[in-house]
Amino acid sequence: MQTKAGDHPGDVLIRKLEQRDRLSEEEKSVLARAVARIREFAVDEDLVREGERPTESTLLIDGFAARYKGLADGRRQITAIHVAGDFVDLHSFLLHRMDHGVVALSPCRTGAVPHETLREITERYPHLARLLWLNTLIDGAIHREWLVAMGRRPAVSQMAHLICELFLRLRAIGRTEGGSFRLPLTQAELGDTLGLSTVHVNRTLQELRAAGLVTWRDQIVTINDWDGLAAMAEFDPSFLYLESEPR
Amino acid sequence: MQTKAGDHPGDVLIRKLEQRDRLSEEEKSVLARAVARIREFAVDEDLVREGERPTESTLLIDGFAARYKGLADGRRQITAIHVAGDFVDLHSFLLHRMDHGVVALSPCRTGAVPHETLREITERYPHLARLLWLNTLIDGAIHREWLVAMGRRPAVSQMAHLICELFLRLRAIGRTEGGSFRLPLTQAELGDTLGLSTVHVNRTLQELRAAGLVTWRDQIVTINDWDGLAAMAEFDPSFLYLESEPR
DNA sequence: CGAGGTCTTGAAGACGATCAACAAACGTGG
DNA sequence: CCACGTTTGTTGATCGTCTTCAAGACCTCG
Repeated sequence: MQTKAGDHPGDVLIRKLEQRDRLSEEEKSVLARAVARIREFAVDEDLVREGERPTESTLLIDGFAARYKGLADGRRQITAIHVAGDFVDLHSFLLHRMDHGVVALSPCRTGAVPHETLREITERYPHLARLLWLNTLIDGAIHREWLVAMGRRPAVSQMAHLICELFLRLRAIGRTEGGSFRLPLTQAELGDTLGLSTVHVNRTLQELRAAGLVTWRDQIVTINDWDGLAAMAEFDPSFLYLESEPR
Repeated sequence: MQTKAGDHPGDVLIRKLEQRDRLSEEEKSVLARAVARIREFAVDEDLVREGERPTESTLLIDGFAARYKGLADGRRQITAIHVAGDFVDLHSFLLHRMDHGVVALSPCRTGAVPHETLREITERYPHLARLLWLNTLIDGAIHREWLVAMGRRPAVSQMAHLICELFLRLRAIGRTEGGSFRLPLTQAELGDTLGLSTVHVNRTLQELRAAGLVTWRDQIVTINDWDGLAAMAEFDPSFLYLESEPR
């Protein structure tokens, strides 16, 4: 699902849904027309702000973004990491109000799908509606997996788990090369993701490196020992629901 | 939304969806017919097992239940607490495979909605489909709030937050009396929920009691100082999306 | 009455946070 | 092209929260 220069923005969405089920030609053409209003964001810019009431949902066409919630003291917790093809706020279609912000972790290109269009899809293309619904359900499954990691796993294991997850998600969209992938997160952002201090993130990464499991340099993560990493993380990929089935 | 003896099981579902939007008479009658096969579960029994592929979704009519994931060493993490009126596995309709189990925290009564029926609803009653979708989105919003609490808040604050959340959710279904509500969780289960050891749960509760915020005895939680508790939790109820709006 | 679950307490230790300082990399403007 | 400020990564030392282990009290229920 590598995005090419000439790609129509709707293609990103079509490929996204096709990961989980087959689409008819009519459905594809509906999706192709659904995505409009391409926008670009710089690093640290908000794609969507906490508390906002969007009238359209944002499809991440290229780049990395994160959902986050701010705390009173200025700290924050990242609750999801998004990659190309993800809908970062599809849920705002029905929730109306954003309970979190979405920030660009790298330069981002996005498309917009008006809520009006989403509503029409639910009215006239129930199969597409189910696939969109499915995508929000997978977000929820990932949330749950993160809860387990934060609640019950030590930092190394949690970190290993995140790396395994991102590797599989990025491979599914053709953004890996062998055991490597680009991940433009600072250690501070990693800390906000895992609920750790920046210092501890640094030491945890050193531990993974020392164990020969992972190399992480210049935003390139390389998994040197998948089995070892997955074992350390107790990683079971089923929560990602990567298989295609009729829905 | 107190469940009465003579209640039709479908009424629980109708009231659930009516919390968030108005329903037509036709929609209500569809929902009334959707819920079948009443079942009873004892404490610690699984309503749904991890890895299962249900052909129906389970509506909790009465009692408390928890979603959980087991770890290799036998420990577990609870990722959601469900109260009367909640769909504990609506997501299995589209995800197909359960990525977690659901266990009864108290004796439970449940109804079943066949996935076939849910599919028909998506085909013929898009507005109902949106409201069902909405309910899974609110689950996700709660997951995110828990992630923030686990990642960035100390144990007392996290505990306070959970109590605030459950109070509002239970009040919305008429299961509170003044500042009190029944919550049949052991301290061990609370630990599995918050990602804490049982010992620390105990000491954290003592702290809340000593601060005059909460009393918790014989499964009855009493909030003695809502403002103090909410302040300690930095509690903002907006993530519960308790308001009714056209969807 | 005994057995098992739940709650409580104490003591010791581990994991991760915080504070502080410095090194390295990067972008920007002069 | 270099100088400089800022961001990011790294290290050491200390501190605190929470865990683990162990034991005893309390309670419920057969």
